[in-house]
Amino acid sequence: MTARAAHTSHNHRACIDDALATARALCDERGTQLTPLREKVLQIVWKSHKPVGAYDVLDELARSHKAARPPTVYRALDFLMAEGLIHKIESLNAYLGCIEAGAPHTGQFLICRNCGATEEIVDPKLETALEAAAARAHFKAERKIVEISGLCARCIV
Amino acid sequence: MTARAAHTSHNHRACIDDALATARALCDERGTQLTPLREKVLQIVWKSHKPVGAYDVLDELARSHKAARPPTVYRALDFLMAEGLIHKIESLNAYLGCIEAGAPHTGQFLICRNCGATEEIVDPKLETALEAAAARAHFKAERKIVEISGLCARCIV
DNA sequence: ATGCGATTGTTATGTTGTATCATCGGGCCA
DNA sequence: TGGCCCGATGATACAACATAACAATCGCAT
Repeated sequence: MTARAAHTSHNHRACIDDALATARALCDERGTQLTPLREKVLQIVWKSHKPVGAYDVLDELARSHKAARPPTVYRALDFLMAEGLIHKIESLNAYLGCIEAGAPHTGQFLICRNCGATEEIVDPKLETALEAAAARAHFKAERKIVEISGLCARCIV
Repeated sequence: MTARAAHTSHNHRACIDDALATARALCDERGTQLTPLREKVLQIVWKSHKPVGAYDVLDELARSHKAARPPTVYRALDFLMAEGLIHKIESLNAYLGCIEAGAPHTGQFLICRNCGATEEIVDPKLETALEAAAARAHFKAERKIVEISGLCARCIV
């Protein structure tokens, strides 16, 4: 799938379909189980380019899956994160579909405080700067969280 | 006050005293009220170089202040953040004393997953990389969160 | 058929954070 | 001096986010 700015208009249906197809291919290749439940949760997270809370996922999931409870959702989210199919946005306690599933990475995010749209970027220079900063402090970096909030291009007056 | 690696041994008593003195000076200068309650909360947050949860602050505060309730603590934490005296570590839902109080900045943090010690760094190159990444996406950055978790120098075998 | 591991169901609870209204206390001014 | 305003704190309740612990189910290899 191709990276795409969250704010650009696009056929989001295709966007979701791409994500699901990529997910199915990846899990098949890895021998992990993208069950119908997990796929449904992935689809719900992908409904928009805005991070979605676990309980919003639960509400949506419950429409078609009455047995859904918080652990149902959190387990699915955990699986999807472990497979690199979604990211957690720590500053929002919310989850977002990953645009580069398959290429292991820790995401870098631009979060619009006005419209909520959140764009995942992959910036090698930023990545290098993060590594360098850690190295200078003799720190072994494992997970690198970058969440920049502000105004997206569409929301700047 | 001088920046200091979280893992280095030092006279932490002096470390706290410095932080409190700086805080008092800053609030005095700004005409904001560092009340006894707020100062006590700041002191509790500074008890170590590990981020501390709001409810841990509450437990500690309640020892000397029986009326303490969650809003008591959250209001104090909000004030201290607004004054730039503490930071919130989003990935831990916890709070940490700021080592550069007075110089407005969004912190960058190295969080040891083994010992919990968290070092605040101020890295101009990283700052530049963050700005550049946002600019490339035509994004107006306001708050920049960087939280790197891994192993600190002392915890690397 | 049986036992094993992975997935999901189910109930309960733990953790983090806010909304709302009441009360207190100091400064200000008529 | 008395009343008023406002920022800080008290107090109660609740909302939002997340996990513990155990039961049930199901495919599959032995």
